[in-house]
Amino acid sequence: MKINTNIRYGLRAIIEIAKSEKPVLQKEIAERQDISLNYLDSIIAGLKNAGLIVNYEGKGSGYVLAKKTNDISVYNVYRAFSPDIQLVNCSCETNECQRSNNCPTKDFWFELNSQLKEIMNSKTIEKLIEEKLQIV
Amino acid sequence: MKINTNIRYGLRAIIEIAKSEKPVLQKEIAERQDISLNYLDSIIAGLKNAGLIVNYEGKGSGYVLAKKTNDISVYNVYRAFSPDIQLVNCSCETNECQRSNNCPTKDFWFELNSQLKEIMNSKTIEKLIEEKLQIV
DNA sequence: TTGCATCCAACTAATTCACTTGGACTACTT
DNA sequence: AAGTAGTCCAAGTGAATTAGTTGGATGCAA
Repeated sequence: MKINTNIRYGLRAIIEIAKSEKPVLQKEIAERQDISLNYLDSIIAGLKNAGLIVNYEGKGSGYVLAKKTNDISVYNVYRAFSPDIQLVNCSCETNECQRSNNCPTKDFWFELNSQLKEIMNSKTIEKLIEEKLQIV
Repeated sequence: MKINTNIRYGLRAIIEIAKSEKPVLQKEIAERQDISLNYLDSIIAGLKNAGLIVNYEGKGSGYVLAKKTNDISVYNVYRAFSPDIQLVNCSCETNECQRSNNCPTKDFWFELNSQLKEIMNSKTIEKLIEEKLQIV
């Protein structure tokens, strides 16, 4: 049970963009966050394809957020790199378990699933940044 | 982000034991839950080492719970097979991240961590069984 | 036209997962 | 005493996933 690198880096990258007043270059994110420039390629691509950031072209180019910081949740970032959270495989369309109907564990896993999703969904980039500022 | 097989099977096995009025053989669990008898070896060993089940020896032998069903939580089962939940590796003793102090994501991952733990901890085997009975 | 910066596909080494194999031990049965 | 059923335990394995790297194509700008 781990959060993978795509999601961790993706979150850090989008916060880096959110905190900057001007468009940010991939190179700058890589340097400030100490992530390999090349590896960041796929992270940026994920965030971009998910419609969370856009590429500002022309002079002073770089990446900016596509939405407001309180319209982007951790779950949005998660979804930029992974399919919908599914802690267990039983009972999805493609892989239904035969004992699904009288399995006492299935309901719990599903519950846990949706609580996780709920927590991630309610935490926005705005909150992440604000909470950190308050502590420092 | 998946719940692994040890934990899923372990939970099913312990419920199987909990629901039985007499001691249960490993073989019976394997059959009822459709889990490979050999693979179940390590699952049973995990539950046993964690002190959740005991081996009833002699005639009519088999496994029984070591505690009451409301004293065993999903988290106990989780811990029988995995170290403490750690969704991200930053800032554990062995692997502290340099940017830990001003990282806006760290606190969130830790929060998520402890919420997960809390949810698993508060769900007991007793509740799992009861909730299922009510539905059926 | 040279150089950034982004875009994109393929490769890889290391690790993890979900088992299987095979054998040792122990208690009970006959 | 021998056989067997059940448990215990270590090692092996094939497939999948992870966390990257490599190398090049494309497109804009000085």
